[in-house]
Amino acid sequence: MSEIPKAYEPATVETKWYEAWLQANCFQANPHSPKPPFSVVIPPPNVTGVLHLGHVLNNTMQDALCRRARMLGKEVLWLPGTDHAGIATQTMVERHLSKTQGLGRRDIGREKFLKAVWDWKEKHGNLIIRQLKRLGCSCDWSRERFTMDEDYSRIVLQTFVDFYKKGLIYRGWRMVNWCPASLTALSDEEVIMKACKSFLYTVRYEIVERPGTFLDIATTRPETLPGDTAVAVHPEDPRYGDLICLHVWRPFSRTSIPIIADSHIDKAFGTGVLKVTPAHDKADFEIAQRHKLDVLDVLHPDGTLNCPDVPRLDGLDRFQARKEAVKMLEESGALIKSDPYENNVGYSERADVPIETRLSEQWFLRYPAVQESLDAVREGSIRLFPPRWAKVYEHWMENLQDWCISRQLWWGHRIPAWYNKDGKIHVDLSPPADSENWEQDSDVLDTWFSSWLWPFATMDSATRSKFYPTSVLSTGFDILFFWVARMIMAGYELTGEKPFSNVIIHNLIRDSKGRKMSKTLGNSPDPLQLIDKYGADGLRFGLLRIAPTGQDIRFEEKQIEEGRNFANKLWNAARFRQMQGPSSPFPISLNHSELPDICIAITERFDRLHKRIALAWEEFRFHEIANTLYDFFWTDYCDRFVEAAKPHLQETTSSPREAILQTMDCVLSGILCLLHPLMPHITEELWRLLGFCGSDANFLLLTPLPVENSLPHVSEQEKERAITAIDRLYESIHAVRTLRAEFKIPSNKSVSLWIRPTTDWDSADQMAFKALTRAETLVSVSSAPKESAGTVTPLGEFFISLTGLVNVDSERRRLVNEITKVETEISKVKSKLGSQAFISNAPPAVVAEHRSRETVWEKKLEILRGYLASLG
RNA sequence: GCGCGAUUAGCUCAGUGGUAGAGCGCUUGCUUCACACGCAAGAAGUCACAGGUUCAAACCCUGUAUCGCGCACCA
Repeated sequence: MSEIPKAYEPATVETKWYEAWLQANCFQANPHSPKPPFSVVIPPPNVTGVLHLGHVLNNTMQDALCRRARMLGKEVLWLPGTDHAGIATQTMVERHLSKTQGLGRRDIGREKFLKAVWDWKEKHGNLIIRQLKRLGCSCDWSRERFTMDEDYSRIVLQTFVDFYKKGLIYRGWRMVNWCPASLTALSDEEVIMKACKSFLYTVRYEIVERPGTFLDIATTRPETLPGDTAVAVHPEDPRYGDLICLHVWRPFSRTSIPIIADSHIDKAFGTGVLKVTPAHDKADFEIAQRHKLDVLDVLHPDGTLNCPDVPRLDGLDRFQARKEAVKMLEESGALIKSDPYENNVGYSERADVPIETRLSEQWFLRYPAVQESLDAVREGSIRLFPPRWAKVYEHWMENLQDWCISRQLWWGHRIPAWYNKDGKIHVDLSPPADSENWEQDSDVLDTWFSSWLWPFATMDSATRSKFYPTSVLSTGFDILFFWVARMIMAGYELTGEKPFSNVIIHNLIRDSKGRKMSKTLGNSPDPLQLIDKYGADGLRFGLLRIAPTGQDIRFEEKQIEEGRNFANKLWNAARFRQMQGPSSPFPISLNHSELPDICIAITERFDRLHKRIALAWEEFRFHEIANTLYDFFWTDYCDRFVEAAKPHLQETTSSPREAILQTMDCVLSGILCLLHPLMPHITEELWRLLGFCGSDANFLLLTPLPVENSLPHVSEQEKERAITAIDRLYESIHAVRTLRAEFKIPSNKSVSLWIRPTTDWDSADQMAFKALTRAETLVSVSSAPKESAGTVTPLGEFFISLTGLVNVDSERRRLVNEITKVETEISKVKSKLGSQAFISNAPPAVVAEHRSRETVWEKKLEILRGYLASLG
């Protein structure tokens, strides 16, 4: 064993062990292993992405699960990879091209552009993979996949072809969500509704057949006016009944358009008259179909106006055009009023601009295996954690709309459909024989259309037969629809099985003020910097400790600092152990009579911890696991056990020392095992440094978890007794320490103590007691000594010598305070015991517990009153 | 509008019916031979509000308020 440095230095330790694990192929999954399988597929991050705290949290959870599974004797596969992130990556490369060469993608053509994207991916891609390694992720890197890999792409396209042939995929003219910035169609999920402050304009239209009479309509989008092909009223609206089938003059370009009746109109909204713009609104489009109205597209794909008939608007951006249109209406006197108004506008998730609803020809998918997917979650074959997400999932699944899967991009899986001059379509993996007469669809598939196949398309058949369905999927709630639900449907449709059994759904990490983290706010800390500062283990542990299930996390760097501090505490506890000499074999070989109570108590507490966190693992309660380990190690092991053990260790002889060392080794090695999934590097390092690895130098990573009973040869009653005894010991120590503090005796000054004992206690405990209260002497007395102050504890009354220190007034004040507190407790307990209902209805154990509480408090009160009386 | 969360110490949050907890911050004392990334002691709470169930409610039920999120929407 080499000597352990005073402060833990994560940087060197972490990289050293990560290298060692890789060297030894510890992360590689063997599909032919006889061990039971445990498998996870990583939610593939964008290939050009950068690690953020959300990734850290999500991947730490997965890593912890995988490492725990290894220690439980499972054959573990954690399959990593990245996705191609169509829009995001393409936009990034386009921006780069235009900055460096002043060229757009159309200037260089599809082939050259795609080469540029691949170059970009080779150069800048996979940074995030390196970052995951720095975090300590135990992925099987030999199986890393990318959604644009050849094999993977073939499966994506094959799925498209098969679904087309089954009739699940079709092509059609539909109203779709159009992003004028990215110039592509989007799915409904990629549109985010935002409340926007705008104006509701009331515009006056003259009735063609009745010159001089007018109809007022309310609109938020006057710039689309040239695209109006009707105005509509409710058929039962008495105000307008006589106008139906007449016409109004559209202000610009001035044309007569019909007044129609449609029950979609809300009589109560605005003036109860709707301007119908079929090309730019879903509801209007439906009205137009019902009434066979013309569809007049007045917008270019980029959101500029396309209306040569109205030169003042033609070519303007839609928002400028709105202002201009308002001006034109004002000038003509057609604008009655404009009221400030808040309405919801759909924004493109990626580009953060308002989308346009637009008629275009796209590919759509009817979701498959919907019922099976619904039932799987309802019946618990797939379990969501926390379970309340099931309701959200169900609601979405029950209101499915066909999925627009084509994107007007170049970076992605190109749609395997070819068209000829006669309007025929050929859908297959390869083009028709006379390919010169056919042209391939220029669009690509939505990225999610490839990632919904991720749990099985990443696996070869041997891997699949061992590891599919996967055990757990861990992801953020924000992609429950985008990804999780779709994977379930794809799984059932294409493999006949669920893709995973458990889904961990975690919430967002926000900044300390509760705001979303974003680049523009600059409130998103760089995880790599945090790792440099606090270590990967510190970051992992700090983050897991504050990750409650189902609630957003407020991030503060302080919490990561605590993670580091905990690592340092662990380090120093190990260092302390090392200073006592070589580690002993475990489990504990000493028999019961040779073990002091502190040893039995701490091992029993460890066993209870072990059982408790096993339950927490079952339900993925990571914060509970981390917090429970933290509390046990810091409070029970370090502050109590080690401190109480110190005086015994200073004795060079015999059995108490040996018992303490064996106990330390048992608990320390156990805690390293339990902590390893959360803090892999430091625990592996200490495992080695303390010699727990044995002569074969086995990795902790591959060490089975210890059994849950560290002291099988000690009876349960004995353990319970030891725990009670030790609790009383610490309670008494605490009381004496408080007494010291009340009399302002500095921690480094020793005192003389007297005790009027109420129980026997053994010499081992007395030693610990004296050390922890800094008592030079501890002498039994039969009554309170002169010039002393006393405190009542479970072990008896303790008196502290205060020669020259007693201040009668302050002592009286202290006792009165104490007495008041005790009286409050007594009155609470008495009021309960005074109730006949309580006595007769409460469980006997509870009543007995209250009775004993009453006696203890009353006894204490009596003694304290005695002290007060003796002050005179 | 429908649905889902949250409301506990100055801050961040644990706490599934029986004596209100932790970390941070604050106050005080400690260079105690593992650790100042530490040790010890302390102050600090109408458990959002109103009802109800129960011998007993921070906890279960009903309602209200406030904040947050999701879905659907009237142009």
